[in-house]
Amino acid sequence: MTLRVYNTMSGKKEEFQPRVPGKVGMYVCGVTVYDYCHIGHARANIVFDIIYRYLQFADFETTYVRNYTDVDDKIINRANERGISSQELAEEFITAFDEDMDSLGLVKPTHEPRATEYIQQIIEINQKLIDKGIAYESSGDVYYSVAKFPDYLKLSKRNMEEMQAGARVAPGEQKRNPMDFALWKAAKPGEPGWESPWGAGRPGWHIECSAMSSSLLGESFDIHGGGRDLIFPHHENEIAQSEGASGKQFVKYWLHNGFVNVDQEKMSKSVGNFFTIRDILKIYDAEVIRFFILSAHYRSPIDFSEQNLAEAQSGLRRFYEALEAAAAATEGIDRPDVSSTEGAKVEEKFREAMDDDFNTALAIAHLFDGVRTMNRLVTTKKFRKKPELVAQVDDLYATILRLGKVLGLYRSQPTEWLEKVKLAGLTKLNITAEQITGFIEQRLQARAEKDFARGDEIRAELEEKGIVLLDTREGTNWRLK
RNA sequence: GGCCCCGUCGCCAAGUGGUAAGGCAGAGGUCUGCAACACCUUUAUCAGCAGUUCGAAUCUGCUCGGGGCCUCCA
Repeated sequence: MTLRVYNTMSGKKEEFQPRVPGKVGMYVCGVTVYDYCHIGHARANIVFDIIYRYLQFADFETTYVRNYTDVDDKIINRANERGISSQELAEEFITAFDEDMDSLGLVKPTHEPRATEYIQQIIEINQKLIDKGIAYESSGDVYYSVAKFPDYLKLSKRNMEEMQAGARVAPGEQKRNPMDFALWKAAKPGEPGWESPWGAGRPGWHIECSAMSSSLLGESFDIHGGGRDLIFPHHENEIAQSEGASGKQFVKYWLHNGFVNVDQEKMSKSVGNFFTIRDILKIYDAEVIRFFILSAHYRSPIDFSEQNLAEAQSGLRRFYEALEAAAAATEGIDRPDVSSTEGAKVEEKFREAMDDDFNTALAIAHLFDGVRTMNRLVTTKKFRKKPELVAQVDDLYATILRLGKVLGLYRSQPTEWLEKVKLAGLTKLNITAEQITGFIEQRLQARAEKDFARGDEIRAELEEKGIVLLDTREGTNWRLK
């Protein structure tokens, strides 16, 4: 089975064949660093984190570039509001971004370039486009003439006439055509600027990605990703710039992730349903968020809600409980030399799902099947005396962890994770862990005295508070209802 | 107005021509002093209508409903 990916350009799933066999160049639009990242950024970055991991898992030597756009109107405005320099502001939010991505458990891309490190290359592309007659200078600004690029709008599949009806020219812009967009903006007093053939100025939005991608991956590369909302104008303009300058196909496969809604509504600052990653992480475990995001296909919209997060937590808990149980059940057993094919079966299904446009929801379903098989084996009578079953559990255990790693899941020690989530859930209830321990001791005492009525009473009282007691060979434990 | 997407069990969510995965919740059962976990069993004909086809959730058309982009946005 070969990997197939949905290409926004063709609107179809296509067989993935990198330009150079076995090697992949992938560029994903990062963030403009002027504010904290929200759950939508979390999704986009987690999705491409998984794509990157899976490409490597599938033996593609992958170069992954994710940029920081650290010069932009929004940054300048925000910095002015706060009375600090754009650079200081950008630095602050680059640090915040790194912290957030780290908390979410993302692997580092191969390169994380910043727009301001590529000013020279940006100027070169500008010059090339001007030399080719595709771009023009106008009182210190440089604009891209969309009429000179026949393929314009091929990605977003729009039509020029319609677009022009809605296009606006901002005050002060010297465009020949309202659809033209800025490649370079002359610096106004107090704005950051770099010397250029057109005077001091700064890059427009879009051009930085053309510069960074071509510098690090070449003029043509395999995968370009980002959120759906970037299709127009951002990616459309990148194509115009890059293909206009190079005359070559810019990107082979365009991948776009779907949005995150909040309680069925579009997330927006005006509605007030806007959640930053750091706020969410105060309430939910990072891995629960990842599990939630991967429980839907990356192109579908996903609804961020308390119920959906709670379900994600239940699902993830099922994995950790199974892993914990399997480890406990096989502890201290001598491992005879018996082979197992259980793991290979799960892996085959997993690969099949992931090969179909990174279908993480289906891939997780197959891992759940592995969990059920593992639980069934572990609870088989005289399990520990049946080497072939022990071998199968060992195999499944290792396979689930190994495949989970491709999704960035099951990174924690099961016992620690379960304990952490349990204690975190406790803060919502009106009881402390110490109080629960106290009740458990009372109940133990009652049971020792064969006072089962009192014991059950304590169980009922705790259950009312949302605590369930678990009697095991090792003693009594508790969990959240 | 233009372009695009979606509508699958109570909830979440796979499934793009061959007869409906998985999770959560629910019901019954095994296990347990009780309980929980786990395991077993059980719950849908796919918004509606009309077509194409031997055969459709999957293709076409229409209707209804929801959403996105077209200005900054993952």
